[in-house]
Amino acid sequence: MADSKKTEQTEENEYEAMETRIFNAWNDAGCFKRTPGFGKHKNDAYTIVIPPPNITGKLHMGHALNDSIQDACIRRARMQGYKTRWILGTDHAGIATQAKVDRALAEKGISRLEIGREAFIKACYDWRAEYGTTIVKQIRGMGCSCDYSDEHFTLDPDYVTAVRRLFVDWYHHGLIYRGKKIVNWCPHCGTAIADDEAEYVNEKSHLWYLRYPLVKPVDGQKYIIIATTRPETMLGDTGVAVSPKDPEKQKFVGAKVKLPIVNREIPIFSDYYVDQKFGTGFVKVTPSHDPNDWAMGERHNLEKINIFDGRAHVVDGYGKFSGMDRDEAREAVVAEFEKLGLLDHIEDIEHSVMTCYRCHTNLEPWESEQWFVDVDKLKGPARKVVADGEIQFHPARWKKVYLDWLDNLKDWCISRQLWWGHRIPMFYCDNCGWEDASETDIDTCPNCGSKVRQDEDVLDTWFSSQLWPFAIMGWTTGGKDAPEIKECYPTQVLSTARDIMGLWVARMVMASEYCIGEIPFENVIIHPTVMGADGKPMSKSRGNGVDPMLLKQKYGVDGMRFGLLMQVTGAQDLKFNEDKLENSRNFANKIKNAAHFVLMNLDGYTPGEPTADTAVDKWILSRLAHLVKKVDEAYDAYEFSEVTRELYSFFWNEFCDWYIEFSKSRLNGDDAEDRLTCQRNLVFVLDQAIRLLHPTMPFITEEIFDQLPVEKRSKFLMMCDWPDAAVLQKYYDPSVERPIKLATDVVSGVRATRSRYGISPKQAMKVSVKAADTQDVDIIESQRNLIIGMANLSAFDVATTTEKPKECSVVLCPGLEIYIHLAGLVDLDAERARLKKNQTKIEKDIARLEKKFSNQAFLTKARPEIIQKDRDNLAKLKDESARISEQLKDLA
RNA sequence: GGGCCGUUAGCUCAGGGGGAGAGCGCUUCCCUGACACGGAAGAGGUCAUAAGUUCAAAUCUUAUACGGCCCACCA
Repeated sequence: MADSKKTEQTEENEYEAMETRIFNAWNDAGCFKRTPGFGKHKNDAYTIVIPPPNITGKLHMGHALNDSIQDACIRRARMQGYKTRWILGTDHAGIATQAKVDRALAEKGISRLEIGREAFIKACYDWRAEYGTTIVKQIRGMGCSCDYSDEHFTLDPDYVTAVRRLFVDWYHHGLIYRGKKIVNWCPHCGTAIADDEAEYVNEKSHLWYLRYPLVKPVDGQKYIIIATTRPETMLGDTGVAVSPKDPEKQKFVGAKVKLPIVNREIPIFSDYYVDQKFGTGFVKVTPSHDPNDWAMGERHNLEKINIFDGRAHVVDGYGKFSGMDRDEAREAVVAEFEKLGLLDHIEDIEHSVMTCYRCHTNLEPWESEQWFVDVDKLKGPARKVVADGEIQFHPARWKKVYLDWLDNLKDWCISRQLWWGHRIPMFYCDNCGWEDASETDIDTCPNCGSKVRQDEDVLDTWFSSQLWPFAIMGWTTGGKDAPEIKECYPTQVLSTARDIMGLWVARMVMASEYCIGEIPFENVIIHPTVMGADGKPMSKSRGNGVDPMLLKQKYGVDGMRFGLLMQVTGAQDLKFNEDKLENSRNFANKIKNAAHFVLMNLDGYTPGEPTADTAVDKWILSRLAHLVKKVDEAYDAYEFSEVTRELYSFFWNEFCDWYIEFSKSRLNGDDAEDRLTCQRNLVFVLDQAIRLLHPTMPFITEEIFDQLPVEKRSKFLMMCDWPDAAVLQKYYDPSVERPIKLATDVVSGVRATRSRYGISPKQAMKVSVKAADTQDVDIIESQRNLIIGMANLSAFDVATTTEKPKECSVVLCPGLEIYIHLAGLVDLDAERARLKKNQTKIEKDIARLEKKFSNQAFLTKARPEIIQKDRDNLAKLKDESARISEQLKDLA
């Protein structure tokens, strides 16, 4: 809670006006539609389909993160010259929306059952009109460059047709079948729930040991004892199982027990499912209310007795138990056993129970008639394209997770007993028994002419979501040859959260392989899940959630996006760190100010090529070339924290801290030619840097670009060229680092000394430098103006023969001794202490290296360049140590 | 039970065989003509533990502990 103040709403909003202005300008200029290509990627499409957010809600941190990732990818591709488009849409989210609308109606005292299906669906559409637009507005607010002119919805008419077409196709090809199976039933939502939609939670409960009387005693034993966590389901027991490996139990096989309360005679049989070590070794079998029991029932032809209705109340025919809900029935059954003297004992246990992922009601395994997809034929191709690497996961380890998911896949229950969604296109004739699936509605039976009825149920939302990548590209009208599909399928990137890897990602691949015969996307980014600052999932009940809209106000869109991307590492979770956003906001401000500095120093500027004549210019251009290469590599590997880190350290620690600082004396100097060179390089580097920054910080960079006097392909940075690493390669030269290193060493050395002795930066100082060789003398001499400016010196000389002055502080750097004249200011004790501390450290390093060299194996086995590096290092350290000893002697 | 991720500075996290890094926080100084959302200089770490591989391990291997996630699930 210490950090709660950070998310308080701020009154004024300094960012919104600028963001809205720029966003509208992009929008008005048509930048968000499919862009024409240019350059070497002129004819290549680059497409992303957004994972359609549910219409139930508003943007949460997961969306903010995912949308930042996608926009970074698509903006970079656009600048690289691809024909880009980011396709937008929302999902009707069957059960989730229905639950919300149900609750909203209930608050007004209205029940969905009273108003009927049609009115309820209308209420859902009203809901969508109100809330479905919110999230798109928020996506706009984040500056996402989606194609807002062509928004899709999973219940659009042509989308509905697409869903029906696939259902009909699969039905006719035997891939969809109807079956009575045990499903996970939510008594609260009144619908089946897919296995992977169920959530397991640990619950403290009991294991009840119940006595089941034998019809005839076995070896004098009158009853057996079973252990159960669900005593109420005994009403539906139709057998008792023992393990075939349990020698002591074999004598019971074939015997019968007389089930108390219901007085049903049920058989004892053996089945390999039973674990003889658990409980008593006797398992009560309730085929209708447990998936494993169901399977045993199938194997042993047991009767299936359903004791619950859809609300999980006991059905008629069970006397006083009828009408009770599960919990009441449990108590009553246990009480009855106790009364009959058949309750042996009770144990405490903790076990996991299935709950509904929407309403968290305990799910009831319940036998009912449902529709299923036979996944066996679908999973082969979906497996192959990932196994063969046609589809790449980022991070790569998700490949295995995907394959494991597919390998363990069981038939998929696709019918839901809901109203909101794609109604199952099955039509039945109650008169003659005709039935068929149809893409269009059918009124009369083609067989007997009677009126037909449509299936009441709707399809699992994921059934419609699996069509998303191609259903929104005109598949309904054009099939797999639809123009957009031909042009830009497969898409390049799908970015999503890890929890819907199987539910959605794998199913899209299956559907796409089936319908299009192609993969839907080439790259799948599985981004980390945003956890609260406490490391736990964000949730209302925990109160650890953060609203991205508030963050946007506080840090600006640029700050929020950059700060989120900084946290996108290869890990599976991300402990949300608001400091990173604050940091990024400050970075955005730094960029703004650096640009301001450059722009206000442009009087007399004429455009021209950057030139790498002086050491600093060579250095910054080399660093820029290196940056472009690193940023490209990071993007290509989808390593977003790497992208931001490279950009941040270049812009702040190299460009601002040193290049701009060095440029001040040049811009104020008398050398007009050097001044122009400096201006041109400042403009060039700034221009290239904001291009690289644009995908992560679209607004501030667009704002700066507008004012930059550079040649532009477009008025808008978002439509301009991405820096070309190959072109900049000519500037790359690591050897130019040494002059700058020498110069910055001198400057830093003087500053450190100032700081140590409390000498104001305003007080100019005298400095002499002794260099190891004439080459270094030349280098430093050539940087003298920069050094004098940055270190504020009144006198500066450098030579190989410089004598150490009487009263001075000495700073040692590789190849240099820097003498800072202190004329009586030095506290000799402090200086001695500092040198000694320094020497201790150096001696430690020397000892470490000498030990290394005394090791014969190192000399024979290590790579020569490593040995040479260490040898140089040792020599340097020894030299430094000797020089420190000299000084200590001088000071004694 | 199977699998995955993590354990590095006070905090949040990078790095990934050959001299421990960033941001925040902390200490000292500075509202210097781009920026105090800033600048300069500092302090701070046996890289979870143990064994192994190697000339060399924070980094690779294997175990262990702790934290977390996913899948399967014992009635």
